[in-house]
Amino acid sequence: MPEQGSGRAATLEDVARVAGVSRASVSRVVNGKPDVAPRIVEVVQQAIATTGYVPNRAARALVTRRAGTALVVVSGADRSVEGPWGPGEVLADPFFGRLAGGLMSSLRPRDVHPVLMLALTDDERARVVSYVREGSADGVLLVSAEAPDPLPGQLVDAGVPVVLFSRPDHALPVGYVDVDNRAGARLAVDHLVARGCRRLGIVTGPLGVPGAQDRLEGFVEAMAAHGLEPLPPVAGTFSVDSGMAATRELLDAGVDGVFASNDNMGVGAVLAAQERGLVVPDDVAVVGFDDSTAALMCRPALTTVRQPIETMAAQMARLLLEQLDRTDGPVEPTLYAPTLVVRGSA
Amino acid sequence: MPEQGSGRAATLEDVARVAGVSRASVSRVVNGKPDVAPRIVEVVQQAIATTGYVPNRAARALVTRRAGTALVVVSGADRSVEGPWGPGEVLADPFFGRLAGGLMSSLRPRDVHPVLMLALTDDERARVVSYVREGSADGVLLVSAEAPDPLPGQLVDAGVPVVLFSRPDHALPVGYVDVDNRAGARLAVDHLVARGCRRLGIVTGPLGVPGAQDRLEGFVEAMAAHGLEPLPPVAGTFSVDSGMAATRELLDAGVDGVFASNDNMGVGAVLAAQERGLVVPDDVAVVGFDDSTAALMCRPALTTVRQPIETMAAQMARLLLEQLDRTDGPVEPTLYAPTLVVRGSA
DNA sequence: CTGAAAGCGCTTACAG
DNA sequence: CTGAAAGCGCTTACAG
Repeated sequence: MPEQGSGRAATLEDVARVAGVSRASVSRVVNGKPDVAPRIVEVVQQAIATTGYVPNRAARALVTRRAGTALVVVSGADRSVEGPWGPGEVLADPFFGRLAGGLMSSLRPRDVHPVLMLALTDDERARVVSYVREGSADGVLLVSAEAPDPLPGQLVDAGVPVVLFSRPDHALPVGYVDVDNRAGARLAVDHLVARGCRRLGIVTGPLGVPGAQDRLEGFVEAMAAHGLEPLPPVAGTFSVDSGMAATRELLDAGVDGVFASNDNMGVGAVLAAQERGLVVPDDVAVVGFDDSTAALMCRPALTTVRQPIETMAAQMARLLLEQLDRTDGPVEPTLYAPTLVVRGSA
Repeated sequence: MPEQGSGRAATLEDVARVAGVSRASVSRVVNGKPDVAPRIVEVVQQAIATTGYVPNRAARALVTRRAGTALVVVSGADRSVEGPWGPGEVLADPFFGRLAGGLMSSLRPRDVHPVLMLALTDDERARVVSYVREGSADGVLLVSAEAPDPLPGQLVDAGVPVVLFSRPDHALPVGYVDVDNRAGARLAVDHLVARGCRRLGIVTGPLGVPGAQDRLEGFVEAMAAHGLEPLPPVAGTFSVDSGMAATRELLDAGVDGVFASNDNMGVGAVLAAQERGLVVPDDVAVVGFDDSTAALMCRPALTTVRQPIETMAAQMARLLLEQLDRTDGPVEPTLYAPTLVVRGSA
């Protein structure tokens, strides 16, 4: 077996010598360039095999000015209080897991590797910008966990290629993918009303987050369309606990149908109802949002509005790669249609 | 503001010219080398500020032979059937989120960036090895999701620096960190017995996974120490569903105390008991393992054996960095003590 | 304490 | 279709 970490690794030079051709030729076959004589291709591949050659990425990046990596960052404003699970808590959100998986799947075939970074402080945000400027990554795939988030603006200002997951919190010339949040809320309301609920309430996400805002507006519109008066909305923070707390308020107000703006809070809604001895979905029906693994963590399992995350992640990757090729040109956002996944909670 | 993506980025050369010193001097102050005249430090920092200089990572890596990144990989055997959430499912495990967070926190101060990779197929495993051999990462931090896992052996054979989370499935000269799984199982059993349970059952993880095996053995030993006869163990796959299924069997056998080998299955145990109309913890008490966010997803919340993941992650990073400096020397594993987190389920 | 010079391992015009 | 040569942007002995 060639090159077992023994001695120094084989270089292009070594391969060229063994194959008896120039370094340029080796480079051409390694990179699959056209117009190379079959004879040369063969002898070079031979030499690569016997030397165990693997191209040095740094050397290649230095000349091509392409790192072959994308920075995947989860950002948000400073959270002074850290949860008991530390910074990992953001990553531990099942929703993020699904997104990360989708991103990885769509990046891999294009041969770009995802570097993970958290950007919750000014210092960390600065590091994100530096990382790209030093050429360590070709661009950024950003998902904001909170709003307002200064990072998208900083990235745009620095001329860093970036694609966001979900609409930025203020107008910005930047590409993003998003689900049609209003349509999703409508799906939830229609379903709840169809099964007989009349006193509907919403547990919203943090007010400043655009997606949360859109879901609230969609909820209100859908209610109006049904000629129904919604209970006053109650805000949560996308956590299970906040979902429970918010739902208790709705319960006090007499809800019989809860639309939670994400699955974690949907789980919280189910738990809150059950802690009052209520039966879900008979006494209170609950619909969540996302279709994350959290939806299966409660009984009855959560009926939820599914975002086509994997598709959206693939589109994010595509938009970023496009942006790298033609640095000019506008970046238009892409909106995806949500679907309803009916399970036991509504 | 300097260098806004306009024109080409400033290089060492540019800084040197502006500062009126040699490139070597600039390099020295950029890297904080000692023995540089204060006068030079000052003028260089000045020039860096006005040029907006950021070192090119590829150029640096080419000469230092250090990428400044570590590959974080989740590996396992091929799983022919993919879950409804695709490959993201592995990452969506709340346990992994906590680990990833810990790894990131401990890597950051050492200025190494985590590149994420999944290695579920032979092809992906080969890519992991290549990635390090091409110099894109300095080493690997590996967590196996399943056993048997060929990757640790392949990495060792290729001479790639690697540290594992948890004991490998067969003897290997490789560093790893692990929790004292037997002690953890003992903690669970002692607690269950202390609260009056006598007919204890265990939901194990997949048989081949060393940690699952250790927890089972610890469980059996602890039972023996109490002079108790355990119910026949039932195996799960670390998922909520498998925990439910396994627990139904234990319930049929008349358990009054369940030790689940991870929190996901612990949640499943609680759900299974409740679906039979049983009250947790009065009729059946449940103890999980890990202390992941899943533990809070059910009511009553899960009593669980906590692994000091953040500490373990930090140690993984430390072991890897040490290994990079002195490529020789043995790597001894580190074992951590688990603690019991008492919540409502037991 | 500082600078001139070599060299890290590639890719890419440019001739031929 | 192929090769000689320049150059990407750094770091690091080596002199001085």
